[in-house]
Amino acid sequence: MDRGSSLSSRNGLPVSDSVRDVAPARTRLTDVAARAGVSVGTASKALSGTGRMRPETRERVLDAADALGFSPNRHAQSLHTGRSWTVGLVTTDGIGRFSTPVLLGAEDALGAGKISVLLCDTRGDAIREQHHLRILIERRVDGIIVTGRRTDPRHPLTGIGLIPTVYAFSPSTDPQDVSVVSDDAGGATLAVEHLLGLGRTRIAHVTGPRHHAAARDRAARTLELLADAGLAPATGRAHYGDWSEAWGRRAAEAVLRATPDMDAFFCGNDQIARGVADTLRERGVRVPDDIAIVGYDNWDTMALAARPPLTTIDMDLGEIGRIAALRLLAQIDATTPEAGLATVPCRLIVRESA
Amino acid sequence: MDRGSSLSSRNGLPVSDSVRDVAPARTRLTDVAARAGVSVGTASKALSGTGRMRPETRERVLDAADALGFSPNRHAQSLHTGRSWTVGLVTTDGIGRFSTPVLLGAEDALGAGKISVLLCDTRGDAIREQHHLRILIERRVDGIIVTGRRTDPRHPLTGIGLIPTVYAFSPSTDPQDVSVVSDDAGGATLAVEHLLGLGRTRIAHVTGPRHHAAARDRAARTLELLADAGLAPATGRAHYGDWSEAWGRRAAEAVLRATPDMDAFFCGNDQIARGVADTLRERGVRVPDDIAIVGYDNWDTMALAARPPLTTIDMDLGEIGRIAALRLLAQIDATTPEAGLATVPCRLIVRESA
DNA sequence: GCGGTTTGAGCAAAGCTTTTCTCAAGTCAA
DNA sequence: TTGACTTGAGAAAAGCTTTGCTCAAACCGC
Repeated sequence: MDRGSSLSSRNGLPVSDSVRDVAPARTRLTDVAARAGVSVGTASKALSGTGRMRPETRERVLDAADALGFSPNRHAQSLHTGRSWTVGLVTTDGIGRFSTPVLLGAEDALGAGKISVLLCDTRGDAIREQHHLRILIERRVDGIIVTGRRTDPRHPLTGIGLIPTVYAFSPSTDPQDVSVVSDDAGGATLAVEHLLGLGRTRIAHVTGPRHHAAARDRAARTLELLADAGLAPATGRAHYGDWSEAWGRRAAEAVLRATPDMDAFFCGNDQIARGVADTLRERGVRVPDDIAIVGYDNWDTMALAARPPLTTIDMDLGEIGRIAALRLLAQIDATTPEAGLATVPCRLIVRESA
Repeated sequence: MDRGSSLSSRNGLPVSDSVRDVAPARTRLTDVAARAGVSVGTASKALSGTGRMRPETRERVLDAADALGFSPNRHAQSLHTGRSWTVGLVTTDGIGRFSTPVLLGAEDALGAGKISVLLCDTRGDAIREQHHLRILIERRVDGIIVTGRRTDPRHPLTGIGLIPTVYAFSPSTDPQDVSVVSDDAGGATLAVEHLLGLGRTRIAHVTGPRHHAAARDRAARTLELLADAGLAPATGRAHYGDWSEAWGRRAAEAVLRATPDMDAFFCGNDQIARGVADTLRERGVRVPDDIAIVGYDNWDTMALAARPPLTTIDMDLGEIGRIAALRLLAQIDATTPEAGLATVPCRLIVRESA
């Protein structure tokens, strides 16, 4: 970067050794002001719409900026105002099925407010997380959104000083922090009440690992609702396994063997549900006539490809991201310091399986 | 933001109306210098490792920075150096199955070079794309990586001046641009040669829409290789449809009806392959004994859940992202202006289906 | 025609760091 | 002891924009 030669080109003089002038100088506010015949201060006010001036003057500045293709230097602005109009989005798992929609929802809400998203993937590594946080601090981000793959509470970010932070999908263990989560109990309620409404009474619950809060929470609510209705789960208990189709298939076999007269499965996710559906199909069980199935997640690839397409619960992840972003903006503007947990309701998506 | 009161707190004086001092002033290089008893210039040199000074002095500055929790203001640095240490990642589809691994690969390579990623999702909307580009320009990004969901060439970005740009996965239509793409022909070659090596000779090709370059390219290469081996495709032609399991199931039925003695399917993606596998399974056809199946994409959710697990082609999307990032860095440093197309080879993943 | 407003625009400081120059003090050899 | 270097550190400019303050000119009513 030869500042000298680019300076001469700025003046409009022909640069003889133009080869060296690889990076042509961007036009600055000074250039715009000069072309419009005003001072930089006036030019700044004209472009930002602030200050008072003859409409004609403002027009001249705008024209000049246009003609020169002027684009304000955000670094200079940020340096002056102290705001970077940037938020960091820290995702602890490598941007998976859950964090992506959250991320998009957040970007959507932030983009509307002229805020950009700096992406930080920690891959679950504490060192990497700390590294990214340092960078975010150096870049003076206005706020941070933390998201992850699990609904289990995570330890809060450390060493970020007073930077506003919101936890999305994976809440913080600190109740003082702002967290936005999915209403797992509500989702289970939608599913179970739907099945009860269809007249099903011998319902089995097959879900993921017991050490996942998502599995536990949904199972607990399911059993609770059944008990409220004077029912017991088909097999007397919830079935914990992993989140895979293979587990769904195995569990379906086991449940059918134990209680052949059961009439519905509520599954902890769509993969398990699809595994169940495959097994029922192979056994010639009619879905939903003989046995109904409700999944969870509304993961289209699974839910739509299953035979029959799955009735399932949608967590509205985009909405979680959007609300997290809005909460963050509120925190940044410090208008409303509403801390604590926000819960986003689920939606029941009815297809053919129940 | 009351600059006045925060200034007084900077001086270490107790601030009486501390309530107003919501955002405590960050410590600046000035503060570090003062504490270390040196000038800002010296402090800067000490922290950056440049300049010459007594080791003792440097140590004093480092200690002071540590004690004050100093974190340099990147905006000020960028303003001075003209580099933002940021690249924009423009993705034209809403961060899908293909762009995510590319994105992660790129972030990985860039992060190592202290460069952060600014995420821009255009959702396929030209207006939104232009909007994001303007923002990237204002933020003075050092470069841009463009990625998308399709392998079809896309029109180059416009209005970004001389900002270094690399197209990943979705190449630019302009051959002067730097693009990094997957070797579709190579992927098809791996698949077909694997099947030929297994002694299969009556191979059917079922793939996605004809207007997708990925489908056309793989099909063309497949037919070419079969012809080279003195063979014709089982049904005499490639079968174009969509990328779904449903299409895979339908196509399998049709192919089996037309040529019951065929012995292998090469499918344009894993979803189609899974559809094919499901149909074969239901018809009691043994896979791979009777008929072998090779998929494409190595999408674990599909490939591993299929019965049997799918042999498939992995495009190494992370590598595409990494190479794109490296190419971008080279372009930024202007050391090697190697323009043109880079092709990333695929890998054959052998599982049970072939 | 005169004092008091309003209006339009410029000046200059501030925001934080890097880097080039300059300069004083110390070192070494003759 | 003196002159030529070397070393360590400071002063100041540059990078670009925003904004509070100042000031001159035009305008108003009387």
